Amino acid sequence: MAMRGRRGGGTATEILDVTERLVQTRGFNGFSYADAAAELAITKAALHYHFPGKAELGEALVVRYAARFAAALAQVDEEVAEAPRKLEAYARLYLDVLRRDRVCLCGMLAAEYQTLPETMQAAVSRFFDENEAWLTAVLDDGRRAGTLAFAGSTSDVARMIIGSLEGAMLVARLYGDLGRFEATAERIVVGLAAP
Amino acid sequence: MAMRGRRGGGTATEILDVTERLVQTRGFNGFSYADAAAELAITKAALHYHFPGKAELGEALVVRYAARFAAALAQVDEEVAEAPRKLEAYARLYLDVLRRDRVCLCGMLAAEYQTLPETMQAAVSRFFDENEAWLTAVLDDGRRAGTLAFAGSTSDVARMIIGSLEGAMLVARLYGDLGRFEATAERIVVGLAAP
DNA sequence: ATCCTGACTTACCAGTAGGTAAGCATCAAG
DNA sequence: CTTGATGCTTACCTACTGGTAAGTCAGGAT
Repeated sequence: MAMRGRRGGGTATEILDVTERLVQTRGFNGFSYADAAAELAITKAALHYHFPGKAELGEALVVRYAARFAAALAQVDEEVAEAPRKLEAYARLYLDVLRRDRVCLCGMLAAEYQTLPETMQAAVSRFFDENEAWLTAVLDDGRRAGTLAFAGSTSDVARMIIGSLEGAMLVARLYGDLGRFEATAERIVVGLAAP
Repeated sequence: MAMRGRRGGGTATEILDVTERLVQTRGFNGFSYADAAAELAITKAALHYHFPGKAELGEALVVRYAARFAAALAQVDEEVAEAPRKLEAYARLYLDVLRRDRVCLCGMLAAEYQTLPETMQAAVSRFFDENEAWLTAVLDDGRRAGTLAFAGSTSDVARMIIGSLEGAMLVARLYGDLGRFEATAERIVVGLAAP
């Protein structure tokens, strides 16, 4: 039986929850083990027990985030049939993050990319690759079905969607203005719908 | 006569040049006074002589960057008449930054926004405001002249352009792939041209 | 020749960074 | 009732952070 320690439910999970928020708001270089430990009311050493180093913690963070994102995309595939609605749902995933005064974990890490340990870099680009793959499938599908209309390669469009939403998020948070993101997201998504 | 010190031309300028590159590649929290001093072959104390603290240095960096950007936009206004060409020139400004393996200074700082000193935060949002104002004027102009066509408010479109290009830049650098940015930029700009 | 000023350097400082070694409490299994 | 693993804490370390005080040294003005 996996023993749960003195605290309620899964210290490792709590650590990931807190540090995820810290990275999404302050960046990977903008928080310290001491910050996280203080918030969790444990010692730095306890953090090192669960995640030997900041690199390992960071990697775990990205892996979990990417897995959750992938699960959310799978759910969209289940619940939504039409490509344009899928794109709207995709944008809503970003909006949900922004609503909590955060930016996308990997958008943040994209900015800090050059200073990240290699394992984290790999995990971050995997996240973007997976997003691109999902979007590419949706776009292909929509164009075939005639519900979407656009010129050029689907992967180019997928990349545009990712980059645009990530950037819109960063700028919108700076102004504390959700509407700023929504306007951009709608414009991007609606612009791809068939006339 | 302003005395130029022992080194060639304007130590303060050299400091700004080096730290600008450091911020654009590693982020404001990703470099230290020691890093900059080492590259310049001067002491940390010399940095503190020219810029009393990191906050002042950072602010000077953003102010200079914004001024240069404004000058570049003014030059575009002089040399280019048609709105669609102006937008292309605007995107090219971003591309020039990316060519040097950097991202926009203020795009980077947008990610780190919550950890920045207040004076820097103000300078960063001023940068985005100025960009929005310039783009709004171009968009208004183009729509009136019939060279651009789009629905909704010009400032919404301006904000979309800024967010999209900033985000595309961050992701493109991660992949070390200029083409990734170019494809998005063209799609954004061309999508606004009148049919 | 002297003094002043601007542009630094040397030598510090306290605080924080990430990280480690060793110990201790709790519990489950033998 | 010991043993052993798990999940921590206490105490510590070294390197680096931004920052400062005091001194140095070249050149220009007086």
